[in-house]
Amino acid sequence: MAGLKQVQRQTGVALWRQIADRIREAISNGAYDETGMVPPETMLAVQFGVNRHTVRSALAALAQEGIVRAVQGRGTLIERKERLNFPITRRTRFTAGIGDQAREMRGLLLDEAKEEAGAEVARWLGLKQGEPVIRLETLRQADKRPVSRATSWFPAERFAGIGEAYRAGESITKAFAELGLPDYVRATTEVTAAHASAADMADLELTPGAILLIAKAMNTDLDGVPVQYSISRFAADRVQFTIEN
Amino acid sequence: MAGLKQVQRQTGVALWRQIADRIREAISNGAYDETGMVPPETMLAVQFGVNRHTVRSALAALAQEGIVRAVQGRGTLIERKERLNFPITRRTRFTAGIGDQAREMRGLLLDEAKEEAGAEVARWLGLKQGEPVIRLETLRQADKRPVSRATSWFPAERFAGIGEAYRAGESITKAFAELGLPDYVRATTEVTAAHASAADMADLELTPGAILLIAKAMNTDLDGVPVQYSISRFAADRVQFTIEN
DNA sequence: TTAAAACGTCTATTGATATAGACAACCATA
DNA sequence: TATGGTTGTCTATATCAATAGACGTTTTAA
Repeated sequence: MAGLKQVQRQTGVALWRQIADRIREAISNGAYDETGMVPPETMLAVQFGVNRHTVRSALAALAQEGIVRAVQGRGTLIERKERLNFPITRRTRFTAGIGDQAREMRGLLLDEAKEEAGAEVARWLGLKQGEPVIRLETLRQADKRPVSRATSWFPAERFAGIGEAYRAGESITKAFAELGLPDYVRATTEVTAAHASAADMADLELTPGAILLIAKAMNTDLDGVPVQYSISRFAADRVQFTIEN
Repeated sequence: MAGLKQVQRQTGVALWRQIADRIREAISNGAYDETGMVPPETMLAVQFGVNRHTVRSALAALAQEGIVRAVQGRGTLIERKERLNFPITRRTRFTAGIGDQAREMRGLLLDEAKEEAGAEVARWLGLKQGEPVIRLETLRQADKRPVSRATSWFPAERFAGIGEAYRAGESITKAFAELGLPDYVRATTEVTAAHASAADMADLELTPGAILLIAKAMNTDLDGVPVQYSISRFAADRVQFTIEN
């Protein structure tokens, strides 16, 4: 297996954090799958060209994240967590898309508000600026593990009561069905990435420096009329998107 | 610890870097569009609850990235840069996709090698492990600004000489055409995000902590036979992906 | 039972971060 | 031209990050 090369020193980011990132990446690449353990601290120190204490700081951070668990006398064990695959297609649905990869899917309604459409929301929903929309703040979990934090807007007139319907069914699909929209399609998805904000870090139980995959999505009914615009922030280390054409 | 901290302190990441990230985000959110300038250093120091020198370190980093430019006596000006939109469709092509958003598109061949297909490459290209493939390491630029760093594999028998063809035409599409494949389609794209490796940081002229959008893509010919598997790493702050269904 | 291997803890030293204060240099404008 | 606002530079101090070395504790296997 290709050895990890020496870290290049980056100003402003502590060495132990850089090394933690490298080890986290190596783990997710399956570099240590054979043993299920991280190499010994002394070996890692040699590989990265740093002091053993620095490696220990890195491993402590990873242990804090729940990625590894150090056992005195044995070594540092990897606590593997799978990356959920999230297919993005014309029929993209969060619950159904992830459903077969986790035992328990939940969608929690954190907040609901009726407000006036801003420029961006109006554009995506095909409304005029200032027209009433309903905004839902939701948190989606797979097996009690937070996966994404979404902000969604809906035309207020057509989907009055969608907050209550979402809270009951814990899914957009069910909420739409409840309100007389049995089917809908994904029209557009824009994907970017960014660092997590403090609020998203808290909701998604992320650690400092965590990355988000951000999907701006627009769903329409079968006539092509926009029914939902949403900005979903996914914990990047827990998901991957798949686009099949 | 005297004074309220508006910035949440993250261990292992220097304060000036956290503040640089916050300012960068505020700029890209258009928070300072009215003036085209960042607020004065003293004001930022108060806002973030840190010393002015710390703010100066943050602004120096942003200046290094080319995001702002400080002018003595006047203030710190924002040098806006657009995010390139990269559509992912069945007909995804890098040069054509970005082409209308930049004046000059370039594709540089960094390295070329003939090797045996590993497990992942073999699976994607529909080959047996160990069958010969050609690997190209490429760097794509828009207006001299590095946009993505890609590693691509091609079946060696069918596409012998693709390295030379790529170097000449600076595009995969042209290289394929040169080798008798006038058209191809994007079959699958997987999108993830991660921190940049040291090598990618260098190639893409990124600064520490930078984020990559990673697209694993498979292209087929019109008969559905895989012709290319690639892992492209995009500088996340320079692009967004659009998936139209 | 013993020894090697591995993680855990402690002390000490050096360089990078962050704060604090003061003042110089420069720009726009009244 | 004078003034207020802004960035640029300097000195000083305290805290954090990283290295270095030594030794303790636990597990595994000989």
